[in-house]
Amino acid sequence: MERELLLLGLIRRSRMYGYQIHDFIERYLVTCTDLKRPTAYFLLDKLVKQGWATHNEEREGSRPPRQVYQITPAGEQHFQQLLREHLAHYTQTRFTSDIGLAFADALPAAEVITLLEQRRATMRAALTTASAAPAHAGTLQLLVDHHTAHLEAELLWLERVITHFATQTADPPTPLPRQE
Amino acid sequence: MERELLLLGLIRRSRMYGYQIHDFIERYLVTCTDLKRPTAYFLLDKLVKQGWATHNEEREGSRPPRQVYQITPAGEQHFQQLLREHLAHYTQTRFTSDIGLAFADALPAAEVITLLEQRRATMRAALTTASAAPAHAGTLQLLVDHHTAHLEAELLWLERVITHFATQTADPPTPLPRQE
DNA sequence: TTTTCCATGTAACTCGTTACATGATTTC
DNA sequence: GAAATCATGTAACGAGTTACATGGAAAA
Repeated sequence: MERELLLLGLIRRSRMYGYQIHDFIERYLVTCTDLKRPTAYFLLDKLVKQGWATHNEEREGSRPPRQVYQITPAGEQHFQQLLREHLAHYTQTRFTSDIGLAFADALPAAEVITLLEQRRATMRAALTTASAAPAHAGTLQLLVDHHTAHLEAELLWLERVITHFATQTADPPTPLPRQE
Repeated sequence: MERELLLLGLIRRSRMYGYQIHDFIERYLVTCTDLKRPTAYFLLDKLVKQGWATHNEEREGSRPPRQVYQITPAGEQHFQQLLREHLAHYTQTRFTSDIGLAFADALPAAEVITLLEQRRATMRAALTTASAAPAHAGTLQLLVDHHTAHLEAELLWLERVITHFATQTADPPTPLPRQE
C-alpha cells in the first residue's frame, strides 16, 4: 500500500519511466523504503492493470526504449484517498534491534557495553551523514529532518542503556520475568 | 535472524513450548517483533533440524500434549554469536510513514494538518499506554523505556511538521525536486 | 449450549528478493 | 579492450501470512 502510494505519487508529479523511478527512490527516499528494481517494474505494471496508470514506449537518441508511466484520473482519485489514509494513520515501529537487548544478561555487562559502543559508532556516523545532507526543496527536507531527529533521540537512549549496564557491572544479572 | 535469536533466547532462559512462547512474545515483546503462531511453530522445528534445540512431548493433566523445546550446547554457542552480532549491529529504521509526507503538497495544507492531528492523537494514546505499563524486571524495562522515549521524540517531530504546514498555509506548495 | 481457551499443525498463497538474460553505449 | 551505465524484464526461490482442521476442556 505504501509502495503503491509512492509510485503513484511519483508518476503523478511528472511522467517517469521505471529505471528513473527506482533511481529517484534510491537517491532521495532511502529513509522511507527499500524498493528493489524488479519489484518496482512489477508494481508499475500492476498499476496499469488496475487502471491507475498508463504506459507507452518512448526512445531518446540511441538509448534503450523506455516505458514511460502516467497517472490516470482514476489513479489520481485513488492516490488522494491513499494519501489521506496514510497521513492520518500511525503504524507502530518495531524495534527488532531490541531483541538482543532483552537477552543482554546472557553476556558479561562489560562485553555488552563494548558491543553497544560499536553500535553507537555506526549510528553516530549515520547521524553525521544525515546532518551533512544538502538542504532539499520543500517536503523532502522534512524527511531529512525526521531522520536526524530520530537518530539523535536513539543515540540519547542508547547512551542511557550503556550507563545502565555500566552501573550494574558488579550486580547479579536481572533475568526476564517468569510466566505467572 | 532476529527471530532465531529471539526463540533461542527464550528457550535458553527456560524450557518452553510453542504456544507458551508465542504468548510470551505477544505479551512482552510486541514492540520488537510480530511473530505469528504458525511461523513460531515452523521456526522452532527448524531450530531442531539445525541442531540448536531438542524437543520432547509432555502432557499435564487432561491438557493437550505439548512440544517442549530445550536449547542444545551447540545452540547455546550459536545464540551467543548471534547475540554479539546483534548487539553490535545497527539497522537503519525505515520510515514508511514519511512516504505520505513527501507528497503532502498534493493536498491543501489545512487538510494535511487535520490528518496529521489524527495521527498525533493515535500516537498520544500509544504513549499513554506505554507510560502506564507496570515496571518490569531487568532488561524488559529497557524495551518499555525505549518505546516511550521513541514515541516522545516522534511526537515532538510531528509537532514541528504540523507547525511547518501551518506556517505556509497561504504560500504556494513546494514540490519535490526535479531530476537534474 | 454456545463460545472461548488450550495446543498443534498443514496447505495454499502472497509478496518480495536474488539471480539471470539481453544488448547497445559510454567511460576508463 | 574491459568495465560500468542504461533500460527492461523473467524465472526460481524463500519467508511469512492466512485460512483451515482437529479435539477436548472450561467458562459464559
